[in-house]
Amino acid sequence: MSESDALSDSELEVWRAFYVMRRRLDRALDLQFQRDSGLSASEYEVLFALNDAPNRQLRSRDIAAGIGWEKSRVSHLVSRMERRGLVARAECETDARGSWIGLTPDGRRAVLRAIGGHLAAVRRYFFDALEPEDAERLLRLSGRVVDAIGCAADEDAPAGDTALHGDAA
Amino acid sequence: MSESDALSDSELEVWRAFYVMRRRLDRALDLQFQRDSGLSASEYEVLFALNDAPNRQLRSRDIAAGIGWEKSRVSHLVSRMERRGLVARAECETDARGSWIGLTPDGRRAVLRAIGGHLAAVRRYFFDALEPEDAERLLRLSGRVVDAIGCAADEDAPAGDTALHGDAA
DNA sequence: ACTCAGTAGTTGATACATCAACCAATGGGG
DNA sequence: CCCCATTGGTTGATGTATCAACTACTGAGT
Repeated sequence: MSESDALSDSELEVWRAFYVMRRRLDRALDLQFQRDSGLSASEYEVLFALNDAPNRQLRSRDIAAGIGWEKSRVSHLVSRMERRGLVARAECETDARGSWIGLTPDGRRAVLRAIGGHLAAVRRYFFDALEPEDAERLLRLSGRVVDAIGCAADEDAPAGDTALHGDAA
Repeated sequence: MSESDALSDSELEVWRAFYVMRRRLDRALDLQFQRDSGLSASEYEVLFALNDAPNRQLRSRDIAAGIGWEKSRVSHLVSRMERRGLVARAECETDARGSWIGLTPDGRRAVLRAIGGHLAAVRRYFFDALEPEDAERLLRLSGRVVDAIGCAADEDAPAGDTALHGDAA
């Protein structure tokens, strides 16, 4: 990795603006979630995945692989959500190690209530600010950046975490 | 505030790709920091700001305003960094409430060591993956998104947090 | 000079993410 | 059949971010 290849002033400006935008966007969406549905963005991701799953339940490892999280993050978050009655754990018949994470009626209500507001916020905060060509460029740009990170990470740690490349929509 | 304005399939695709990219980028940069300099991204931000300040010291409120953080976040982080010997607090002569946060020799060494690797990572992970036109578009796009968020937030909370609009480079 | 609203900063509670260590069950190769 | 590396999941420690409550000080208006 070459040292001393600093960024130009204009690159620094772009990077700074992009950085601030990302932070503000995350924050705005978090606040919107909290205000409108009492969920955090992470909780929404889990509930959303469960809501789309057959029987409205998933194995913990499948949540982790689908969203690209560590298993321990899922476990902790599910514990908190279970305490709040949004999800429930159930034993797994076919594999005594595992357990199913299922959506409760409360959880289903919460996620259904949240979806509309979230999509509206994404439109309002993000897509409404885009010019037509921006979206397509951003799609390709995102792919290239993810590739660059994947390759760079592979150089350092040959055992790849390929699960993170998976789509999770 | 219109409800029921869902996103089209292609918009969802763009959003998902952009989302994954942001997460992976943050993660990659965090890992790079940790591996190369033992700092977190937050610690780097503080040390970097201090390193550029007159006398290599800043008031806590100025760190907060500059980076766009809450004062409590600064206080907690500075406490941890003080424990590790990266910064030191000193009394403020002109305002008995406040205190100066100053860079220690260790802190200065740490940030100098970190800067090169960080900029190289930003280049490698991000700018190398951009096409020439991307950068300029992204700059304008970021500004428009930040504006959209600012306006939207104002609708809900008329008392604006204008500090967050400030530049922090 | 006094009051008091606002400012500077700290602290504790809670939530969240990561890491490492752990336990229990699985299942393939000997 | 048994061993054992692997897998699925939990747990506790640590670091981190946010919020609300608090103390101490400041400075403007009277």
